Amino acid sequence: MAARSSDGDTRREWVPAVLAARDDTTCRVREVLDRVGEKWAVTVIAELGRKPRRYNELRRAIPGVSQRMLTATLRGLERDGLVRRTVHPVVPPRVDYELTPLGGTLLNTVSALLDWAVEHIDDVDGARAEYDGRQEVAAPG
Amino acid sequence: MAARSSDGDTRREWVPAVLAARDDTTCRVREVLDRVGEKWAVTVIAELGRKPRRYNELRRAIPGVSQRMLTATLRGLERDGLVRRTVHPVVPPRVDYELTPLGGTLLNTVSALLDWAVEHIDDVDGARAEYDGRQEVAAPG
DNA sequence: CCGTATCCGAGCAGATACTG
DNA sequence: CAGTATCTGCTCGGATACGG
Repeated sequence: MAARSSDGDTRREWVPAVLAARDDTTCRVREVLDRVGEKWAVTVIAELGRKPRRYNELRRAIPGVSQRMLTATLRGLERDGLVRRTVHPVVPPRVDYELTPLGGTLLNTVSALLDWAVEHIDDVDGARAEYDGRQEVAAPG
Repeated sequence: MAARSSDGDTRREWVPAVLAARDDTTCRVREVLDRVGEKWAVTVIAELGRKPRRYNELRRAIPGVSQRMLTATLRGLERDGLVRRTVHPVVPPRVDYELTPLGGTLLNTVSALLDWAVEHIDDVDGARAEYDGRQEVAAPG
């Protein structure tokens, strides 16, 4: 799904044909990017990747998430077929969440991005420090 | 950077240790996710991956982007060391943008995510249709 | 040509209170 | 336990106008 670069640029191997073509597919791809960019989506997927959880287990496992956002995130992921929600008709209520196979493949893919982040955090932080330093010199006081 | 799952879950192979540990690294990883989630960041990186561009070339290459957002996106990417900005002191002004090697590695990684999106768009759309169908049945008229 | 400054609306996201 | 409802601030992002 990616085309080989046809010009003389040798810094990279891949050009995502996806983003080069501005057809209907492009905007759908952006939806995936948007979801990955959502604040809690990847964290929830990662937690469910560790093991299936109940609602409040998940909540405790993810410090800082509000009830509202956890529910919204879960619903979105369920709608996209990434997470399965199972309600057990007992009292007190019990609802289990687990990754679907599709959700598992997404986690595998996102993990590569996470690994990139960990590997290059120092580079990024260094670049930021340098950039910010230049800005202060350019606009002092 | 990813640890093998230690429980009986066989649906997936990987658990990102990154998100399992809630240390300082975790929140920095989120910054990368946030950037990828930004509306124009990946598109800009992809365009610059095709070849270096001048500001207005880039603008024409990315329909729908406003001057404000293009500049903001470019500045953010430059600050993170993903894009290099070169000003040529001529009249009229000329400013070139290109991917740094670091930016190139990010594009390679993001491309995998894009490929996932293309490959599974039908699955996701199908899941959505089914989910929305169930909702309508549950809450008719 | 390459931006910056300002204004504004829409949607994301938190806190809180309430329900089956 | 597992949510829903409501209110509200905040940031993202578009349009427009102006500056170097």
